[in-house]
Amino acid sequence: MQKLVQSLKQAVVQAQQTGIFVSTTLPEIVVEHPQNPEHGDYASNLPLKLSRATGIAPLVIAQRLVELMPSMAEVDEVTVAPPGFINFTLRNDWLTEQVELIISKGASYSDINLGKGKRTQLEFVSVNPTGPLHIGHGRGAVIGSTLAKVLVAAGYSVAREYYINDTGSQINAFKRSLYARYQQCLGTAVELPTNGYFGNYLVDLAKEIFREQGDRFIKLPEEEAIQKLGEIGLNRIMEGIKRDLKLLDVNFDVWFSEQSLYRHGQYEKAMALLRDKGYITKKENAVWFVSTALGEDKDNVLVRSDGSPTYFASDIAYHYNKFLERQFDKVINIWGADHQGHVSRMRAVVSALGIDPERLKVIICQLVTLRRGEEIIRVSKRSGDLITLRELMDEVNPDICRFFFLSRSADSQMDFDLELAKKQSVDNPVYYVQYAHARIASILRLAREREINYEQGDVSLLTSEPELTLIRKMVLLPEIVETVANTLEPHHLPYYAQDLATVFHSFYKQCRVISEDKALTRARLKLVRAAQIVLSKTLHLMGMTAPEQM
RNA sequence: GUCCCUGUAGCUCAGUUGGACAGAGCGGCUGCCUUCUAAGCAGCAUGUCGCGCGUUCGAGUCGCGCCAGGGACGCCA
Repeated sequence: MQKLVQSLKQAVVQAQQTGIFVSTTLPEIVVEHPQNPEHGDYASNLPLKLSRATGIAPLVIAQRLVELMPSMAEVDEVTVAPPGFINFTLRNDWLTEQVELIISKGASYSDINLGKGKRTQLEFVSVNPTGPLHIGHGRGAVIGSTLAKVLVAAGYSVAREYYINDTGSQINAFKRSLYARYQQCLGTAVELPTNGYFGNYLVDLAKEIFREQGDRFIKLPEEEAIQKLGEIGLNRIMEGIKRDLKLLDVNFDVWFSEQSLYRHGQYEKAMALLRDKGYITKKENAVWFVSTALGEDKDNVLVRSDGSPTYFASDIAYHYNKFLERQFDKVINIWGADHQGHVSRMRAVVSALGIDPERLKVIICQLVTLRRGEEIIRVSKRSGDLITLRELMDEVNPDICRFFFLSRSADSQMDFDLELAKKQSVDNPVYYVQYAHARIASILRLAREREINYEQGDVSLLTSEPELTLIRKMVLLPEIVETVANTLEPHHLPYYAQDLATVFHSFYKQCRVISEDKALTRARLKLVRAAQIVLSKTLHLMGMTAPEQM
């Protein structure tokens, strides 16, 4: 695709130099896949764009450009189509050579060097350790972990990070709630704090700790007991979160503690920097960040009148650490819809710290509404009335969860219908895709049993329409990787996976692989092996398994 | 009141950054298993792309204004 762009560019420049049409600023050259296969593999609307600037009829421009374009090994036919498109068709022998290429690259096929090793930090999930993960968190977790895999494939160096909010008022409320539940275990009638956590998981947690450690915390001074018990509780919750993430195949390189920002001085340094630059003011007994100086609606509190720093202040220190200490080229944060208001604030801070805000990307994941058929299940952590990610995975396997979460763009709210997810366990796009892989594995198994060596298979025998259609789809994966890495939208992957499975199933029906024709068998086995590589790579990028049999 | 996201087939959603006749899965209806997995294949039906203006050779896509749903506007995180 890049080659086509280059070659078109060359043709335009030459046309301008030879005076066929006047020099104009070059419009962005777009090469895309036409919807209609009759229009070739690639198409460009460049003549239409140039027509406006030059006043020459698009078809004339198209014809001239085609004449001026250097011929390319990949391209068979270049045609001009009204109202002014240039269509390109790939050569069959170039396509079949790709089969060899894919086999020789193996699992590294579709790895590209878009990122050029740029250091990228990807922060996601980062749920407060005050309760178990619920379904909405699963969405961010799956999107984030998939993005990490794709960015790595696209040549970025990626650090996956979970920011643990292990200090602040919510944590305090958690500790006090746990202490109250613990006292209740001993039969003391105490109320939970009004801003406390009412979920049943805290009752269970208190009982668990009581079972293991007895009543020893009750004998401590209250404040000490709250802190000690609280630390144990936080660790337990965190362990649970890590377990759940692991089940979903979500892994992290760094678990970053909010507390550490205060112990290691980032907080002080970040505040000093902002103060030096004049972005900090004191009013009403509190310390404020002057967001309004950067075009925001209102200023934001950094240090409360009681002297405690806000979450916002912590996050500033954290981003100071990300950009100025650890020197990441690019920082991506995946946040829930409830953090939407936080985005422009953080942008303002980043530029206040003297960093190009373009280096900070924030992906906002819209809410997940959980349903069982008609019944809508409200997700509220405080009341404890929630469906945990764990419960979801007890009912629906991780591959289905991942595929389902990935299939919708982060921008749109999604319904997760538990009933449907379970009912569709058979008629399910996940199985449709995995089944294609299992079929391939089955063919290759049979080839092994019959000891068919296809290393010397001649791919030029692959000339039929189903074979070429399959290859055409296979060679798109590198472009998909590029698109996902550029747009940070992993939802293109499941759609590609389905398309690929479709063309494979269709090929499978029409083309018998292992047959009497020895030469064709060897060629098709190569094709099937390459298809397996591409399909399995696609599944792995999504964090899904590629089953050998089903 | 201000800001953000969404509105496309009966349902759930894509639509490659403005292109060629608007797509997929599920659901519905027809056919297809003596040969590598029928969790499959081939085909049929279904649309005022929320509404209205505008920009453009060309709009589901861009701009403005409405309507509807969700979210955010804390010295919570």
